[in-house]
Amino acid sequence: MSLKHLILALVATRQSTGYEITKELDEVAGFFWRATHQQVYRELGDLAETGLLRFREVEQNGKPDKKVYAITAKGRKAFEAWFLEPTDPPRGADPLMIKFFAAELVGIDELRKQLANARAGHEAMLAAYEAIEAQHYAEPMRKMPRWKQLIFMTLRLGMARERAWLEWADESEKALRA
Amino acid sequence: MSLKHLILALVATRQSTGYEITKELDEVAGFFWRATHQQVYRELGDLAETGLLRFREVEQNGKPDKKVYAITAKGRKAFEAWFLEPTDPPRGADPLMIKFFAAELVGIDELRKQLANARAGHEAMLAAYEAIEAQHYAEPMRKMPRWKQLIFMTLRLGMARERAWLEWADESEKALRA
DNA sequence: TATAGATATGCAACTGTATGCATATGGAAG
DNA sequence: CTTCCATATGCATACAGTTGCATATCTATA
Repeated sequence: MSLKHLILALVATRQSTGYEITKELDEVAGFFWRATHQQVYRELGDLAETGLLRFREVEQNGKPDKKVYAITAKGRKAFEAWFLEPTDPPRGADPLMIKFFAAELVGIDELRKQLANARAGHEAMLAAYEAIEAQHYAEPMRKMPRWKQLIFMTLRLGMARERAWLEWADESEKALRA
Repeated sequence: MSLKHLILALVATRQSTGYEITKELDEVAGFFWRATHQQVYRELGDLAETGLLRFREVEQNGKPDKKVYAITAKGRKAFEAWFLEPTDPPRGADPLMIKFFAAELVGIDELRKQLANARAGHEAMLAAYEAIEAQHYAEPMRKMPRWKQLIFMTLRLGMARERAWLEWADESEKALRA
């Protein structure tokens, strides 16, 4: 139940609407977590129903009305309790590995094509991360405020992952050529 | 729908039972894919119902009876079609990153503890992979038969992932000490 | 003879994620 | 004046994965 807690954290930092949360998640999308607006609105509903968040409806002119969510004392407590729990490890399941496992049934040539396509995807991902780094995290880490350091570290993990994948792909392509 | 296709691949390589498939998945567990026996039996049922697998019941003495599954022509075709499709990229979501994102709400000390715990988990995972490598993949890759090379490559990806994570953790621990 | 463990199979309920569909306001551009 | 885009919210369905529970055979060990 991680998305619930991510939303809780976002709202704890700054009260906001489903729309805003969705956009914030889109911006950290990929290097960290993904969620659709449908998911976000549903979790907000659940969170409000269980008393971890509360909301007020705000009328706007020039734009549709909105619901602004804020965290409750109960919500803050629940988040802290979750934070202190042991974190379950990510299950790094890559469907491409199934194709490796089964490649001889279809042919190594086809596997090579699959690997090349996957490589393109990972290269694009890494390029996107590097662009974000160049735009927003160019200054040395020790000069950033803590909150920015922390988000930068999540980006760094994304980059480390992609670089490791690409190195593995080099090694594998070489072995498959033989 | 990757588990379905992994099972299809396993059965295509060698006809087998739910029990055997579960054990095979347990052995490659972690560095590749995870599934419970309940999941396996359910997928086998679905696969047989849609005609991608067929099974015969085999009576045993000294052991409970079993169902041996084999792939059908339709199953083989479905698998090949899936193989040729573009692979969707793994969604690398790590719940620990949520704790990074939200660490200032709870305290950097608690984050450090979380990071240390997660590190222990990843170190154990890497050690397990390295043990498998030493036991089963000690010979040079070019001397292995193709099928073994391919499985070894999936193990190598698991190791690359863990090593990248640990390097990232070093970097992050250093930054958090400052 | 009781009990634990390996072999063998499965249902039911729940949680989490993904996908498709639906609606509404108001500004900007063609 | 129509269509597109940003803003704003949500339901319903399906699929995938997790957890708890249940059953049965036979061997080996205490």
